[in-house]
Parts: sequence; structure tokens; C-alpha cells
Amino acid sequence: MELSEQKQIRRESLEGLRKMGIDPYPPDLYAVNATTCEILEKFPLDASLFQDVSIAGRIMARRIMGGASFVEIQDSTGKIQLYFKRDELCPGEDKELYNTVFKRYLDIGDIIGVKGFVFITKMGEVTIHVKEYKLLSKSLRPLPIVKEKEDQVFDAFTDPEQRYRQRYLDLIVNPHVREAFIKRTEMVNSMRRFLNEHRYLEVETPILQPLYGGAAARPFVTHHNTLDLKLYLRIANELYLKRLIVGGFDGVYEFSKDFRNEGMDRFHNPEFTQMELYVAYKDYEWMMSLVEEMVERIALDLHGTTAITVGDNVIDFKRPWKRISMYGIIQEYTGEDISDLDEKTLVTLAKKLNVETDPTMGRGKIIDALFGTLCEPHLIQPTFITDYPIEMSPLAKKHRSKPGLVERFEAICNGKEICNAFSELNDPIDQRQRFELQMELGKRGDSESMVLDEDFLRALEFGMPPTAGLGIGIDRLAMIMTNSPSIQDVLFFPQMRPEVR
RNA sequence: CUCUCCGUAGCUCAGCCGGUAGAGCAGUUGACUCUUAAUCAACGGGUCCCAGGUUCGAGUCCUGGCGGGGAGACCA
Repeated sequence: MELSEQKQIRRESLEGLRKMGIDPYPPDLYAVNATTCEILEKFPLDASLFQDVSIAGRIMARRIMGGASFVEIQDSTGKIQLYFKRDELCPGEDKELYNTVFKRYLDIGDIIGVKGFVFITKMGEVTIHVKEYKLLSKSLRPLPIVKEKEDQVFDAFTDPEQRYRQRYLDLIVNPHVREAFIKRTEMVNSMRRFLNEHRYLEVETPILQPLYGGAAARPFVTHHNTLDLKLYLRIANELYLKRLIVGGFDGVYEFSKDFRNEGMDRFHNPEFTQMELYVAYKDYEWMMSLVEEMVERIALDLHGTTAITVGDNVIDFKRPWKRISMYGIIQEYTGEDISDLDEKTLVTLAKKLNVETDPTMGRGKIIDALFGTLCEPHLIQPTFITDYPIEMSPLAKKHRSKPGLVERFEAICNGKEICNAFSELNDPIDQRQRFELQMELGKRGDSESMVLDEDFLRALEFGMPPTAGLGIGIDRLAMIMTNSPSIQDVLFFPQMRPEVR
């Protein structure tokens, strides 16, 4: 491999250090007793603190003025300035530790540990006066250089391809990226705390499944050698979690990576995270209240307020959220009452409203198309849409009073679905018929139709209590909670084509 | 899959009507013992994404491909 000039020079520095007896990758731990954030916060209030401080981090900038230098290092909490003075680091005749090791062989990107005391410079900046330093790891590649002054950023590292492929660089150089991912984790923690407070049991179910189910999607296929068995990566957890409700748990939930072999865009990654929750003896009305309470709590935990800025909008998660039926919202946006319209009339209506349909679409799909194009994009504030056509929901229970509908809701927010829930279908005979209907669709060429799961039906036949179920898209919710326009901004390593070298 | 924009130094970008590659930062060397986008001086650094084509001559024009962004299609 041919090395660029800068890489070559760094390798020469590495050799130079070794010749001087300095291990560029020392094995022992480096004891740290403070973080940059702590120092910056507390020192201005009490200057007697941090007089014997030990800290470690990556060199982000160097300003060398002959016999004295300022260096910025960054740890996981932020950046702080260091002050190196030649005659203090090297009190005797031998000035190598400053002139050669520090000035010549150290670079931006190297990781060092320093000990010293904190003071404030003439310019008023909290700074560590370094009494000793140690190289902890030598960097052999030049880092992207981002500079800033008074909140203005210069030469920002913005190329999306490099940011996603080399996320570590993005994290080193763009502090807001780290913030977003920390927020995501806090969001998951908040949700988990909420669920645990309710005494629901966090469980794990198989990712490798001989039959996939629980959603309408195309799966990834793999193969197990010993069993010589075709296996699918799960597209949803639903059917396994319901088996656990049959088994007698009152409430189970799982944070799960699911996999769908479909298109990718700003809202879709082939692998994504869902949280699914199933609670016995509850229904979808009850679940709506739980979702409101949970998401409101998350917003408060993350932002201290229920009102969150997302793009150009402020979204308020304060309870209660608007609840409206599918027919109701379509009437609101089109003025048409479609509740009694048959398929033929609906096709005519769709044409009139410039919504595309095709002959394979049944009544349910047409209604979904009307909703998806005419209503959903306008729903910015959190809104529950309830009571979906039965054709689109083969795992949901028939509506208690409205024929042709099921007891299902989705929460829409910022023009996108954030969760999907229903009163779970626990009538095994009805469930079998719905599966059979799906198999029919499959035979007609619907690649996303569900397959019949005989073991799941067997479980239902033993009896499942009435149950409310919920699936909530963690990535989608994280996008909202971190004000990220793309799913790639809330996934550390979004799927990419392999890099050609 | 379709449309569209982009791909030039480690990073951010300029490069006109086609005439043989440029800046800032970063790097190297030197000066500078409280700087902060440090400063000053000098220097080095390029598979212009890849492959063809047109042309005396291509970073630039054309065709195809690769990679990425955005929009749509499909899809939750």
C-alpha cells in the first residue's frame, strides 16, 4: 500500500518514539480523576479544586509558540485546553521531552494522559497546566480538521457517506452526533423504566425463525447447517410474545432488532428496532392511554417539556392526544363519509380525489391509500387513528360494534406512524380463517402476505386471555426525539453498499 | 426500480468558453515561553471515482459503470 505523506510522517514519528524507549501503545491503565466537563463546570465556582488532576483524551488542536504551547484535548464529555511549558516539563538541560516528543512526534489525533493543576489563562480560559504527560495511543491517520470560533463552525465534516461509513470520525469531530446517540439511549432507558415500573417482563425471543410472522413484509432468508434448515430473520416478535401470554405472563415486552428485506430510504433501514408489548386482560382503548402516558413521560425525561421541536414544527406530546377513527379522519380531510361505500364506489372516489389505485387493491387497501396520501402527511401533532378495515389487520380482533373493522390504532406524529396496536385476536378459529385469507393473497402473488403458523394457532387453541398488543418503532421515535431528519442519523451504522477500495 | 444532484490534496471547497491543477485548514522546516479559526516565513503534497469515446489536447464535453445525497415508486 502506498502511504500518503502525512501517514508516512506519522509512522516515522512512531519509530522515533520507539527508538527513544517510548511505547506508543502502553499496556497499563491510565488513572483519571476528572472529566473535562466537570472541570469546566466546577472550577470557575471554586478555584481550590482540581489542583492535582489527571485526565486523558484525544488531541484536537495544537498551538505551539516556541517554548510554550496550548493543546486542546477531548474526552467523552467535551474539550479542555492544556498548557505545556518547556522549562517546567524539562527543568534540566535535556529538553527532549518537550522539543522532540511533544513538538515533533505528537500529532492531532493522538491520545494522551496528563497530570497537572487547573488555572485560568489571561484570556480567561479554564486550562490545565501540565506537569507530566504520557502518550497513550499514537494515531497514524490524519483526522478531519474542524475549527470553530464563537459558535461558527469552519470546514465542518459533513460528507454523509464518510460520516456513515466512518462513524467513529463523525463522533470524534461532530459533538452533536454524540449527543443524538446519547439521547437515543436515554429514550430507550426511559421507556424500559416505564415498562418495568408497570411490572412487565422484559423477554427475548428467537431472531432465527423457521416461519416468519407478525407483520406484512418480505423476510431475509438464511440457512442452518446442522439442521439443514431454511430459516428467516424475524420481521416482528408478535407471534412469539403472544405465545408467552398464552403461557401465563400478564405483560411481556421486548426491544428487538427486526429485519425486512425491502427498500431503503430516509425512514427505512433493513434492520431496525421495535419495542413490542403485550398485556393480558386489556384492550386497545387501554393501550392508547398507556402509549400517551409513556411517550409523554419520555419527552419529559429527555427534554424537560412535552413540546419538542422537530424540523419546522413544535410537537406537543402532552396528554390527551386527539383520537379519531379512520373513517372520521378521512371525512375530516375529504368531506366524504366512506363508512358505507363499497369497493366500486371507493375506486371512483379515489379517482376523483387523485389517489392512485389498482385493480388488485381490495376495500381495505383503497381506504389505506386514501388515508396515506390525503390525511397522514398532515397529522403533525400526535394523533390516534382507530378502527381499521379488517382486510389489513389479520392479527387484530374484530371490532366490538362496527362490522368490517378491527380494534386497532396507530399513533401518527410528524406525518408518520410511530406505533401500531390492537386488541389481539384470540379466537383461534377466526385467526385460522384470517391466515387462510392471507395464504390466498400469497398465491395471487402478494410477496408480503403472511404465512400460516400452525404452532401459533395451536397455542391460541389452548386459550389466550384478551390481550392488548403494541409495536412502537424505536428508530422513528428517536428521529422525533432528537430532531433528526433521517433514520441514518439515529443508527450508528446504517446499511451501506460495500466500499470499493 | 425511475428521476435528480454530487464525487478534485488528509478535511472543506474553487477550477470560466476544452489548453495540461488551485485556496484555506491540516502536514514539513524555521521563528515565537498565556495562545485560542494563534501568528509570521518558506516548502512538500493529486489515479481530478472508474472505463470507454469525441478532440491535436478532457478535471471540464459524450456514453456506460461504481459510490453517495435528495425526491418518487414500492413499502410500514
